[in-house]
Amino acid sequence: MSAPRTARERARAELIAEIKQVARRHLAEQGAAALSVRAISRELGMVSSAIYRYFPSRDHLLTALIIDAYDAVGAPAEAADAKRRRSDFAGRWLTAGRAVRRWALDHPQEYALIYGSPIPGYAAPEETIAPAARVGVVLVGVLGDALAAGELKPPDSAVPIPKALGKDIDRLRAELMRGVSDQLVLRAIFAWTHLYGTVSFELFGHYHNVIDARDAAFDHTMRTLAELVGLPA
Amino acid sequence: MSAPRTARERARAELIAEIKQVARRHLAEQGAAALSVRAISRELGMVSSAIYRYFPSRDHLLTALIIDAYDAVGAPAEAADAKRRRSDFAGRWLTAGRAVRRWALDHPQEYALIYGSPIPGYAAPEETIAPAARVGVVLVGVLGDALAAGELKPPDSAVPIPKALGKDIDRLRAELMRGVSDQLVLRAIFAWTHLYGTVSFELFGHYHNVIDARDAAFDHTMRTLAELVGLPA
DNA sequence: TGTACATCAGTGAACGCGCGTTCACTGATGTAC
DNA sequence: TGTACATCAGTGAACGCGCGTTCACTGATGTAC
Repeated sequence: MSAPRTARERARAELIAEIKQVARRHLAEQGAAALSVRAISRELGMVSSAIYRYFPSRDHLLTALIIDAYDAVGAPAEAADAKRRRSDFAGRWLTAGRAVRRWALDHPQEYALIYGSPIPGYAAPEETIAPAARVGVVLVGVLGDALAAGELKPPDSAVPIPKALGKDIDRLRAELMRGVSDQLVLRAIFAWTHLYGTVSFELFGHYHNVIDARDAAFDHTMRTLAELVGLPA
Repeated sequence: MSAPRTARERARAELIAEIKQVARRHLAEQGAAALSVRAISRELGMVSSAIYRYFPSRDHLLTALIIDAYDAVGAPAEAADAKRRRSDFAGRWLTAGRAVRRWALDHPQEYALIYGSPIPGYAAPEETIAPAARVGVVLVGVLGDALAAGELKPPDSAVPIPKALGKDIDRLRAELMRGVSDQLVLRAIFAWTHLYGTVSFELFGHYHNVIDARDAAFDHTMRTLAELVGLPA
């Protein structure tokens, strides 16, 4: 992605950014279902058909927003992780989780766009895969570093690992968790699932009348997950 | 709720059921956002305004569908639990979880309606609270029975419980987990959160390219959760 | 058992509104020589 | 540096469609005496 050269190219890049920005605001106010090309164009003082110079369809615009959202939650998680001392594994884990939750609370509709109900009739294209993985990569990075430092104590569990999971475990290990035990691969997925599970529950209202002390509960959850994957306290 | 008497009352009850049935089908095909009073009336061969004899607005219809959905997932969870020997705590736990997942896979849009993104502009009324609790009650019931039987070993964890959570824990204990330790109250919420977290991840596509052996993974997850709350294997 | 009145279901027209996308066109910007 | 042509941004009209909700009305069902 080189810097834009001509005035036209610069204007184009700016307008794409503006369209997405307005779209994100509408998203925040009304949700994805109500996102309308015409409403966006109206706000930008353009005719609705002009948007089609920038996004060939509403779905392409949605895809752009989805990718941006994955990046928008991935970046602060990476940044939070990067700020901690490399050997402070528990701290990196906790702070990355907090960054995800913080972003989700600040951008509920964007969060819902990527972790809520799928949009009927919309199929996420391949381009969304890489940005979607960023947070997972951070979490796994902490685990990998702790393992390399010899500070990861393997979780002990009497629950047998089903043979049917062998292929999945092997693939995940090859892709992003080299040298990690079967048990730990599963626990990593468990923790990843739980992080979004608890953020979604909080955001979607299921902790209403259940948990009031949300911050404390979240931290406790992240620490529990850290313990469950064998990170040192 | 006594049996309807007059022909009119019977017809009314039937038509309410028919409207909801068609609505559920539209929901399944298009999602909640696309649920349309006019489309439903069209399919029933009525004029759109006729629906308003039965539901005063689209939102009231949605509320009815939400309540039905909570009941529809709660009932099989209760039934699954009831089928097992009372002292088979691990079996009851697993089978109740499976019932939730099965229903979710069979009714993805209804699941999304209650556990997916909130519908912008729609506020769930109080009537949805009780049915929403049914599955939780089943899970907590298993824990309670195991505790009463002296077969629940308290989860050991070095993670300190934040003081800020005291009130929440006390309230939950008073409401539905009498005699249970702080630690276990938190673990129960943890398990409840995780159950829906993993079902949502599976249903909303986040296990794509991550887990193929979905059935095995789910069972393993439920067994892991059972272990984490201290149920005997 | 029959009659008078009240209740209710369903109709059809209307209000006021919104949407995504296509297409021929104008005028400005950029490129090649 | 100037000219000719190609590219692109934005317009405005149109297509074809959908929506939730209200309201006065007709005709059928139910109730009280």
